[in-house]
Amino acid sequence: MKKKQFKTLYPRNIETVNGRPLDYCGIRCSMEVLGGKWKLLIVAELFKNKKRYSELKRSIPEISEKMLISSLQELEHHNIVVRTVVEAIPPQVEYSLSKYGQSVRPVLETLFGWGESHIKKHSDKIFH
Amino acid sequence: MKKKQFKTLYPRNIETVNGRPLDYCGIRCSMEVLGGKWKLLIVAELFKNKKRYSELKRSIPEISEKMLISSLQELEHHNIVVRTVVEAIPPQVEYSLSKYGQSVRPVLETLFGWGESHIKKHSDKIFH
DNA sequence: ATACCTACTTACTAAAATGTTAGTGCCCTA
DNA sequence: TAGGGCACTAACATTTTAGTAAGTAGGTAT
Repeated sequence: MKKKQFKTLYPRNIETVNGRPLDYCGIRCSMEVLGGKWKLLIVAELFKNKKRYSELKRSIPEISEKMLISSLQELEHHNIVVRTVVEAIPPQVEYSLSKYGQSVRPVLETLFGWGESHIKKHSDKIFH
Repeated sequence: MKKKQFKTLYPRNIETVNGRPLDYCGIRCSMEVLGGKWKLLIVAELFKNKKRYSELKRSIPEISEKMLISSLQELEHHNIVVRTVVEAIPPQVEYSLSKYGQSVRPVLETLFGWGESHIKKHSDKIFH
């Protein structure tokens, strides 16, 4: 078994922070950790409640198992979600937000809010 | 000349909004309009000041011309940036945030803030 | 005459992200 | 004993995104 490789955090050295405007690094870092098609949706689900793997699958039926598991693993790697194995038959694995994961809430809310109002603003164009 | 195709706004029909939790659509929409490697960085630059094409290029030297122009065009398409041609020699094209574009500020700030604090929190791990 | 400036466009390539399909081992139920 | 739920993993294919390199056209500076 080879170890999973996760992306290293942007930036790689402190000079990058000083050499570039900080916003550049901050935004990039957020995108690296929370970006991608599914991660924030998973986090949103976990804000509602901790969920088992199969419950998450049912909550977000469009996601493939590969993306679900790899997103969860990356989020766990970044200490945003916590994976708990419950000894039971059949096996149960629970995913929940870590304390640190709670800090993602404002990101989620702002993005959700902006997108929602964007949809409303343009709903006439979309739905003619 | 064929017309540029821009992604249609998520979701495509109103049922999707009702059929899924709203956060799903809101987040997806935000990602569709503001996502990608460069768009938010460009918007961040334009929050500092309106800038000419070549100034943007200098501000974000890592970006390729292709990505710069296509990001700008998509942002213009979504009415977030405004493109103004200044009749002059050599030609000048100014890009600035639209009024609507100003509404992106909280998104930018939250993402920047979270990423920045994430970098700080993990700076020991990154830079040991 | 040559090179460079401006703001782009086009064609092509490479890399990254995501999707598909099948399979694992354990146990349970019909 | 056949099939299904559970929580995954692995190999491979496809799609999406981003990067590279060259070209355009009018003008200026050397």
